[in-house]
Amino acid sequence: MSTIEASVFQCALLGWYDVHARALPWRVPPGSQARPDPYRIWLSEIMLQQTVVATVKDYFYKFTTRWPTVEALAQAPEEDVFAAWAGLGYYARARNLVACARQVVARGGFPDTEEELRTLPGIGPYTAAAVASIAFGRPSVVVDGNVERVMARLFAVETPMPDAKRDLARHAASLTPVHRPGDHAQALMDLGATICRPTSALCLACPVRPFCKAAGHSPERLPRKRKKAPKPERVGTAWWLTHGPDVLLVTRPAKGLLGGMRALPASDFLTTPPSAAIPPAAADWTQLPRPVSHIFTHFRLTLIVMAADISGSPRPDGLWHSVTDIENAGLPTLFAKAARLAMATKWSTK
DNA sequence: AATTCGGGGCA
DNA sequence: TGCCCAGAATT
Repeated sequence: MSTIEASVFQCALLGWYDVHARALPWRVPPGSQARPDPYRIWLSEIMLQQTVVATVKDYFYKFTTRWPTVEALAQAPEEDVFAAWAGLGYYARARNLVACARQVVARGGFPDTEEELRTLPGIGPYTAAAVASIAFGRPSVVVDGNVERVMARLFAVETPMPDAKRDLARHAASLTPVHRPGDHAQALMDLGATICRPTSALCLACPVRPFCKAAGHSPERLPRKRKKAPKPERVGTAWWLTHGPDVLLVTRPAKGLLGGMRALPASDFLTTPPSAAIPPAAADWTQLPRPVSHIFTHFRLTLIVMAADISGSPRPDGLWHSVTDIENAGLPTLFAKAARLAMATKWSTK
């Protein structure tokens, strides 16, 4: 695409965005005089990593209501942020979120260049470019999954992913303007989300169709991807130990699966069933009639839930949480499922 | 360069 | 059921 064609492309895209931009809680609408708040842009971009807009909205409201500024978030206890993040997934993001907020406050505010943003925890190539572009008006090249899909189709890139990433980024760079770079980036993402969709692309409504090499040539086949290996199966055990009205929780190790999160005591999750998983206490354990099935990024888990009550014995030290308030304990989805199952099952029938 | 990180919605 | 989603950190 020539330089002049790129200019026409940018005008067509921005003109469409001015009319069809999605209204999002963290977004300053096109044409507004208001300046985007770097804190809100950053927070939304972290939440949006591999997470759909619809899921992020509720969490974004919750976080910005409770912690309206990066200073407030920096002062929050890490455990409170983990609990608020529960259910959103990829919990290393929550750990990096707090670390990043504290570094930002320590240095007196968000840096306004892509290079400096890139040094902060949890901010990678995409997020650094997005914040620099959207919050600070820098002409950074913003490449997410939407942009990759749009570029693959615009330029009919037949190389399968992830080998095509370099070419796709180069094409994105060739189209990134100095004028309104943030709106340009958001326009490409909105285009990918609402028009240039993974399946059933709406080419008839596309503002840049005249520039697209794939329009009319089954655009849905791009970008090409290799087949994924099936997820292996793993098995584990979790324990629902009550002492009267309370249930025993643990805090998982800071790193690794569900790192730093509150959880039910649980075994490791292994491909072969553990011969003897060690329960958190000696008790008369009952296995719940059905396990919890859960799918993680790279394996499927069958979680056996064992239950017991030891209200007749002294209560061991530990993190005991009210059973009736368990929904507010900040459990990730796997253990929230297990807790719901335990509460819905009459397991103490002996 | 590959692997490890969650969870939900939808064709 | 498989695929995808405003990816980053680790190995």
